[in-house]
Amino acid sequence: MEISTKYDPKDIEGKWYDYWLEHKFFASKKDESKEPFTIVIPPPNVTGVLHMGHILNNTIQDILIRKARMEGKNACWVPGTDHASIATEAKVVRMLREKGIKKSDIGREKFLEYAWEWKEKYGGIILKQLQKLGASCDWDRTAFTMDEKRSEAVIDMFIHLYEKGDVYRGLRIVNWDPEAKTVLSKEEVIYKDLNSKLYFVKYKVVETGELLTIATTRPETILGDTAICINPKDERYTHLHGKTAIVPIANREVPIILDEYVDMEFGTGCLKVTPAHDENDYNLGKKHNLEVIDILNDDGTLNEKAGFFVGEDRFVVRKKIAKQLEELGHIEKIEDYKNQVGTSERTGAVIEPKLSEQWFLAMKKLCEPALKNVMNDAIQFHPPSFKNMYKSWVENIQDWNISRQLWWGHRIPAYYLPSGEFVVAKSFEEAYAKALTINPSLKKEELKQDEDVLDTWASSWLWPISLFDKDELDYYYPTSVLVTGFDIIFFWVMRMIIAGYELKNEKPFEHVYFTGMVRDKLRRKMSKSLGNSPDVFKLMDKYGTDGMRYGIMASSAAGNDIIFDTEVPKSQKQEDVDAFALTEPDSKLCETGRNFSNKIWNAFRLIKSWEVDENLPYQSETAVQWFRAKMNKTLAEVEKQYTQFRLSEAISNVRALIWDEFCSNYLEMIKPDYDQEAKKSLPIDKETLATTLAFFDELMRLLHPFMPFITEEVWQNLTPRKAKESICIASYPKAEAFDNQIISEAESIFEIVQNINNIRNEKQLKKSLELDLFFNAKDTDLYTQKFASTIQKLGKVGKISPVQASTLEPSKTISFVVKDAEFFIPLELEIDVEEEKAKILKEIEYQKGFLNSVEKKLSNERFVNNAPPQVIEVERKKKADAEANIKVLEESLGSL
RNA sequence: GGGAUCUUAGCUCAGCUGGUUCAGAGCAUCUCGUUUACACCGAGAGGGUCGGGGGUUCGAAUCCCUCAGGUCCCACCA
Repeated sequence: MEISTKYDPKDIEGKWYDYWLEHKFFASKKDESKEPFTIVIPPPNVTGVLHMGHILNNTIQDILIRKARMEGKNACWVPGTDHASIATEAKVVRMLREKGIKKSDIGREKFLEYAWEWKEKYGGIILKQLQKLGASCDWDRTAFTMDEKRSEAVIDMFIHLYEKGDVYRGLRIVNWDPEAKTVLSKEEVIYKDLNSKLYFVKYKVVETGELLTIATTRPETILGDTAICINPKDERYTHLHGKTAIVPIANREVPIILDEYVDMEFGTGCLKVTPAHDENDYNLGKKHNLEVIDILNDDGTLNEKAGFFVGEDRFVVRKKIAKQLEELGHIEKIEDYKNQVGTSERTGAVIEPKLSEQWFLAMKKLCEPALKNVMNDAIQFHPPSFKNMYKSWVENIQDWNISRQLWWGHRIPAYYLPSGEFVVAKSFEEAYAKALTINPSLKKEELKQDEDVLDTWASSWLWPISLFDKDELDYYYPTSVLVTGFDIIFFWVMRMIIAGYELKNEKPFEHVYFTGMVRDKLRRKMSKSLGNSPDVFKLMDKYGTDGMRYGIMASSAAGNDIIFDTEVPKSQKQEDVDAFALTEPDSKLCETGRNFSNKIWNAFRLIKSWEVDENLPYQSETAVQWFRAKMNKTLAEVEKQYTQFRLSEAISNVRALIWDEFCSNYLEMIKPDYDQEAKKSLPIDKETLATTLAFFDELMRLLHPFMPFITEEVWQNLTPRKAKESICIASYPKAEAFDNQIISEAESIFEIVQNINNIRNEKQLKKSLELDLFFNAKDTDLYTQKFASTIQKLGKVGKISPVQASTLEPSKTISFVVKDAEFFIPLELEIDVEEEKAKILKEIEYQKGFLNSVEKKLSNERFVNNAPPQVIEVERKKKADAEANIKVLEESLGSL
C-alpha cells in the first residue's frame, strides 16, 4: 500500500466525524453504574457563525469531554443555541426593513412568524460548524433557549420568584436603547470615550435678574429641566438660596435647590436637574419633590411635553437648540470635552436614561449562596484570580431589570385587569381564574398579557438545569466543568450559580475554566467590525482541523488572552480592512500543528513499512524499557496538568513525547538498518514491532482529545480493528510506575550523542562518516552493551571500546566529558591542541565555580540546619558529581 | 478614584509549594545536512542583569515594599 508522504486531512476528517455520528459514540444516557462527566455548552447565538472565540472555547470542552469519555466516564456534552433576544430581533427587524416592512405595522404575531422563519433558516448553522471542529456533543440533546422545555423552565422560574416576592414592578430610571426601543440592563451598556462639547448655558434668576451659568453636555434636555441645583456650601451662590430661575426656550420657572451632591469643582458648580433623563437627577428630584418631565419618545425623538422640536431626534435637537440658545444670547461658551457615553451593546445606539416602569428581580438575597460557594472554592475558578472580579460584581449587585420591550423572547406571564391590577400565572386560563377572584365579572377579552419579554439571560441562567429531564437531573447535575470567556462572569456565570442554588440548592458546576479573549497582533479583541478575525474555515482548510486545534490550544493558558498571530489590517481605515479580508489568514501556531500532524503521519508510514522476520531475536529491549519509562513519566505529568486545567502545557508535553522522544529518539533507536544492496530496510523482529505498535497506539489515545481526526485515522490503520471500534471510546492511557534509573541513563546517552553530533558539526564531518568512540568510565556495560546500539545508530558510530587516554594520539583525538565518563573520538585530521585545552580549561573553570557555590552552601551552618534533608542530599550529590567531573577533565587536560 | 493582573531571549509565552546548573519552550535568526519515514525534515549555534530599586531568607524569576510602564474590570463624569 502506497501512503502519501504528506498528511491530507481533507477527506479524513469528514469521514471519521460521520463514522462517530453513525455509531452514536457521543450519545449519553443516564447510567447509575457510571460516573457522569457533564458539560453544557455556552449556547452561541442561534443565528451566529463560528469565530475564533468559539473555536477556543469549544476545543477546550471537546478535549475535556473526549478524555472523560475515554476514561470510561459517562461523558455528556449538551449542545444548543441561545435565542439572543435583542440581537436576533435586531437582525430580523433589519431584514424586514430591507423588505420595506415595519415591525410596528405587522404586529406581534406576524413578526414572530418572520422571526421563527429566520431562526429556522439560519439557526443551527453554528452547530454544523461545531461538527467540523470535531465537537463530540450529544447532538440528540440539542436544545434551544426558546424551545418548549426551556420556555417552561423560564416561566416557572419567573412565577416561583414572583410568588416568593423577589420579582416586582418598579418605576425607575432605566437605560433606554432608542434604536431597539427597549430597556437594557446596566451591564448591556458599553461606555465609549467620545469627543463632545460642554455647553455653558445661562439661566436668568427671576428675583435678581442675574444670569447663572450651567455646564451641560446635553443641552436638549433643558426642555425637561425642573430645577437648578447648587451646593449649599458654595459661597459663590449663597445669595441664590430659595430663589427661582427661568429655563431658556422653555421659559419655565424652576426652583434653585440646595444639595451637597453637586460637585463645586465641576463646571460652574451649578447643575441643571432633569429628573426624567438622568439617574442622579431623578434621585434629586425624588428628594426635593420635583416635577418629572419626560421629553423623549421611545425612538429618541422629542415628544409634546418638550414643547419644542417635537418629533425631531435628540441629536438634531441638540444642535438646533445650541444654535437657538446662542442666538438668544444664552450661551456663554462651548468647550471641547471628552466624556464617556453609554451605548447599546447590541445596536450601538447611544443610550438615553429614561423613566420607565419595568420588572425587576431583587438580587441581594439570592446572591448569598452564590458568593459564599465561590469564595470557599465549592465552585472552583480557573484561574482563581477571577474570584476577585466575581466578588466585586456580586457584592455590588443591584436589582436586575428583567423586562425587555421586545417580541422575540419569553413573554412575561403577567396579565393585567382593566383596573391596572395584575396576576401572574403559567397560562392564560390560570391567569383568568386568578383574575376572577379580583374581579368576578371580568370578561376574558379584558385580561391582557404583559407585552414585554424577559431578558435573554433570564433563560440562559437556567441552562444547566433546564437541559435535563427531571429524572436525569440529579444524575447529571451539578455539571463537571463550565468553559467560558471571563467577559460573561456577571451576565451568565454568576446568574447560573444563583439559579442553581435557588432551584436545586446545589452548584451548577464543579469547575469554571475561563478562557481569555482572542486578540490580534495589535492586541485588539477580534471582532467583525475590525475585520481582524481570521476565517476559521480557511484555517481549517489550510492546516487541518487538528492543526488548528493544536495551534489554538498550544498558546492558551487558562484566563490568559491569546494573541493569535494572524495578519491584520494595517489600520482601521476601510480600505485596509477590505484588503485584509481578501488575504488569507496565516498563523504560526496552526502551522506547527499541521507539521505535527505530518510528523505523526510519517512515523505511521515508517512503522507500516517494516517487514517482520519471525526468526529474529528481540533486539530492542533497552529502547523499549526506556520509552516505556519515559512515556509513563509524561503520562503522569500530563494527568496532573489536566487536573489543573493546564491544557496548553499538556499538549506541549504530548507533542514533545511524540515528536522528540518517540520519533526522534525511540524510532531512531529501533529502526532497522538499511540494506544498501537490496535498497530497502532490513526486517524487524516481531516483538519490537508489536511493542512499537502498542506504544504508537497508546500515544494516539493520549493525543486523541487534542487532535481527534488524525489520531482516529492512524489508530484505525495501525492494527486491524473490528467494526464499531473507535479511538474515541478506546481507553485513555493511565500512568504506571516507571523506572527513573533508565531515564537518567538514557539522558546521558543522548548527551553523548549530542556531543558527537556537535563535533561533526564543528569539524564539518560528513554524516556518512562513521566515527569510533573510546571511553574511560566505570560502567563499561552501559556503553558497550546496554546502550551501544543507541549510540551507534543515533551518533553514527562504529566501534565503541574502553581505552586509556594515554594510548591515543592527542593531536588527532577530540574528547568530551559526560557525567563522570570521558569520551574520545580519533579523527583523521590534526586537532588544534591548544584550542582543545582552552575548551577543557573553560569547562573546568565553570565546574569549579559551581563546586565552589555548592561547597559554600554546604558549609553554611544555617543552610544545613534549615533546609529540608532532600535538598541537602541533592546538594551533596551535586558536589560529588562536580568533583568527579573535574577529576576527569583534569585527567583529560593532562593527557593532551 | 477603587480593584485585579502583567512586565522573563528578537516575538509569543512557560517557569506551579522559594530549593538540582533554573534561567526554559516554540517561533524567528545563523551554520551545516538531501541517506534510508518526514525539508511540513534532521543536526547544531547564538541570544536574557527575569522592568528599576530596596527588603525578608541559609537560599528569590518566585514572597514583601516601592517606583516605572502596560492591560483589564468597576465607579464617577452636569
